[in-house]
Amino acid sequence: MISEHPRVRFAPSPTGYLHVGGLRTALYNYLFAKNQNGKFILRIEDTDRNRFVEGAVENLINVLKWIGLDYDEGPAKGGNYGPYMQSERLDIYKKYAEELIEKKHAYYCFCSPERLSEVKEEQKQKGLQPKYDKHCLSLSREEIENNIKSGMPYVVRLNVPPDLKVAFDDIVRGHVEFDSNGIDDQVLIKSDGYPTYHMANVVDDHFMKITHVVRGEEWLSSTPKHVLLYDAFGWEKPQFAHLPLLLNPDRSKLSKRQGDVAVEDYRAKGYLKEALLNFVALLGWNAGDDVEFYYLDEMIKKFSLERVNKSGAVFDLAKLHWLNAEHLRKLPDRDLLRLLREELAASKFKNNDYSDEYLLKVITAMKERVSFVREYIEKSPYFFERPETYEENAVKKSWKENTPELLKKLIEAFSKLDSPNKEDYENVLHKTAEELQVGNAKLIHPVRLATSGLSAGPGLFDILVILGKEETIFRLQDALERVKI
RNA sequence: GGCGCGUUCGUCUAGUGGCUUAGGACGCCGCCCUCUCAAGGCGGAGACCACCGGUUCGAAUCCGGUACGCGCUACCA
Repeated sequence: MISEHPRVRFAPSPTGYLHVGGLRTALYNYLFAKNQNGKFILRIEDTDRNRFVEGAVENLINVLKWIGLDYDEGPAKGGNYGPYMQSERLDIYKKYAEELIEKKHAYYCFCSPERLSEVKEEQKQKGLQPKYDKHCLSLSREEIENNIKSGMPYVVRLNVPPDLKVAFDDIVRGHVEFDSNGIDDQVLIKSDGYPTYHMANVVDDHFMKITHVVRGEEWLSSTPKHVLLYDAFGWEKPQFAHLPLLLNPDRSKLSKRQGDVAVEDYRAKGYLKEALLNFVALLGWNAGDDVEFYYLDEMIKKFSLERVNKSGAVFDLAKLHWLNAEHLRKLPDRDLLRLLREELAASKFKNNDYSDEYLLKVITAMKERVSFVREYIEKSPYFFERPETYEENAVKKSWKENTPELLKKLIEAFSKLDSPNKEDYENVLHKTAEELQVGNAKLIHPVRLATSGLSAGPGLFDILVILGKEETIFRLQDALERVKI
């Protein structure tokens, strides 16, 4: 059954956004496909008309594109096994539902929602498991034809045989077994003519030649129904791999209420796609070594479904944050430059002109100090504007009675420099401190405060070089007037 | 309730019967570096491997039970 070129699919329903759990499922499918030299297919499971969301499919495709999980076949791209939107495959489901009815593996059901809930209620009171009572299974051919002719709404149900062990071997969970008596006669075709997930899923996976079904654990309990369907059709079953769930910090299933769940939310917050992918990959998988920092191509090389964990994983923002900083630091400068420019364009500095050379200097100075691109601006606004205020605590700490006097001497010394570099500033400052018989710190801290308005940042002399002599002197003089003890 | 799945530091995890006084990472704390903040280096606290029983010379690792958590139990996926 292990095909040489596996075909896997990511099959989300278009509910409006891509959930990070969905991203992880998509990623594992993608990694597995690429690792095995197989195909990664995108299929849209839009069989619930009540949950249809305008633009959701486009959005999904855009997010996948942004994050770099390129699919081989799917909507807007095509392929030999389309269409890849289930709403465009209704005829296929209908045809195969009829085949199942022919074979007595499925049957028409005309029961009203009212009768269904009555039956269920009765069973509950008797302490039985609520299950459809196969009432319509015994309808005669004439009754069925008359009902249909008279326009009575109906569904098609799977005829689950009693007393059957339904078993399968899951790649991550091993041997799993269910008793068919515990499986309801699942609706296959709804009264609106649309298939349910189970029907559409099995039919599509078969005709799209899917070899491995890699999906969330919430589907594990439904898998026996799918197994029954494959058997009823006489089709070869794919391999199953059920992934552990992503959890909230309180270990409940990851939900909107307790934080962001949409990939776009994280994107909007400034997380890099590299970090998101890296983070989510490690939630339930590791290569068995100590590597935690990954690029997509390395993950592809090392990924295997056999090394996927069984237990749910808490989505830990602190680690995502660290990975983001880590990826950001390792990003090539030209990428950082592009990202910084995007960030600037969306900031209050959008009308200012900065040369690549200037921004690259800022990047070099701040690289080790930021976790998000926006922090290049937030943590060092002084590279983009003169300080408006001076950090209060820092003033208290380093701006002394004699500071103005010392700074005046330093300004004088700086003025004499001719296009100074880092060492020139440093030497002059040291020399001035010596002449004034004070420690370097007595000058360094006030200068930092005067030029940046802050007490923390890159090395002072790096800042001065970036600002340039003229601006440095201006800011020093400006501070002389504006800093109040 | 029924069925299924799961349970190793706060979190992500390594571990597939002896190499384990249970390893790594994030976070936290301390030290070093140092003009500050980071980054980096070094170190520390943190897990009676859910619990009980069994198998074995030996168990986090195998078996059974219990507890707890989660999932499913829809004409939602």
